[in-house]
Amino acid sequence: MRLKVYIKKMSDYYFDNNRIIFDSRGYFDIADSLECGQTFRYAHHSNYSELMSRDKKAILYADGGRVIIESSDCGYFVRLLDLDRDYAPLNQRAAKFPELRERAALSKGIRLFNQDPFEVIISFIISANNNIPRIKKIIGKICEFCGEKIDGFYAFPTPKQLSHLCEKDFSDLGCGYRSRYLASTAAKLSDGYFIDNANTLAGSALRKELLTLFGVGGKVADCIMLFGFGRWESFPADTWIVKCYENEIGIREKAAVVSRIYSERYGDIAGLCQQYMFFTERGKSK
DNA sequence: ATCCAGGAAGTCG
DNA sequence: CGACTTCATGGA
Repeated sequence: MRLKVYIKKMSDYYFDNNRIIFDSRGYFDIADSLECGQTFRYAHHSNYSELMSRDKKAILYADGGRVIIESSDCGYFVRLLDLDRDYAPLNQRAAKFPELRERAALSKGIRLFNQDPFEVIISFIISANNNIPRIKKIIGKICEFCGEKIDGFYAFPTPKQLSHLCEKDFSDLGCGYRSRYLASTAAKLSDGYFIDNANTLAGSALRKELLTLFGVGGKVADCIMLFGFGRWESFPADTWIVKCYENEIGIREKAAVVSRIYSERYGDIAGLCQQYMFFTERGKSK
């Protein structure tokens, strides 16, 4: 028997035990949200996409203007996909910045996911000086190597599971010189205390704390703040963002400077603006 | 072959 | 401090 619950929120969706259905109104594009660089555990198929997070998996597809999400834990994906937030006013605010007007229109369907901090920390340590297809491949191999096998896929390893890997294990999985960063940080996160405490910290203190992790520098810390801790004031500046700034201003600045300038300019929606910028800039060359 | 990929750590001045 | 070099790996 299916319990059908109608939940009145800014973003209206039907929600039962194994499906979420809602009208996207243009503010949830499945492919764009998966490909904008915030997550690496997804795949596209002819008629649907699949997304994995922790030990959860969902099937996502569009039917006209509706989005349908199937999962054995819909509550988890309501939270992950940020479905209780209305993105229309946020997108409109971003579009008021002249340099973002066109990018905001192209990125309307991007939502920021509320991901697991541990998974984000490990994933973005791997992302350093790496390319996205290879990042996806490495993360997939790590899941296969030590994540729990669920029906048809492998979960992301728990902190405890990952802490059992040594540097050579990571190296054998293709992590390259990041292997010792991963072994060190996995050990430090194994008991969950670091992340529990991190959740209580204000922005600047959290960033400082993240920088103590081996393999986490400024840019990766900003990604972790945004994608893992929901801190929208952070604006990760990578090579693509630095290019955006250079095109806009005509001067090439270091990533840390670019990050500060943009985060101050865009304030509490900086992270969303960053996704718009990254997605459209990277999309140009694909 | 050379360069690049969502950079960070190590070293030197 | 700031600037410069090194670090695996794989695809273009």
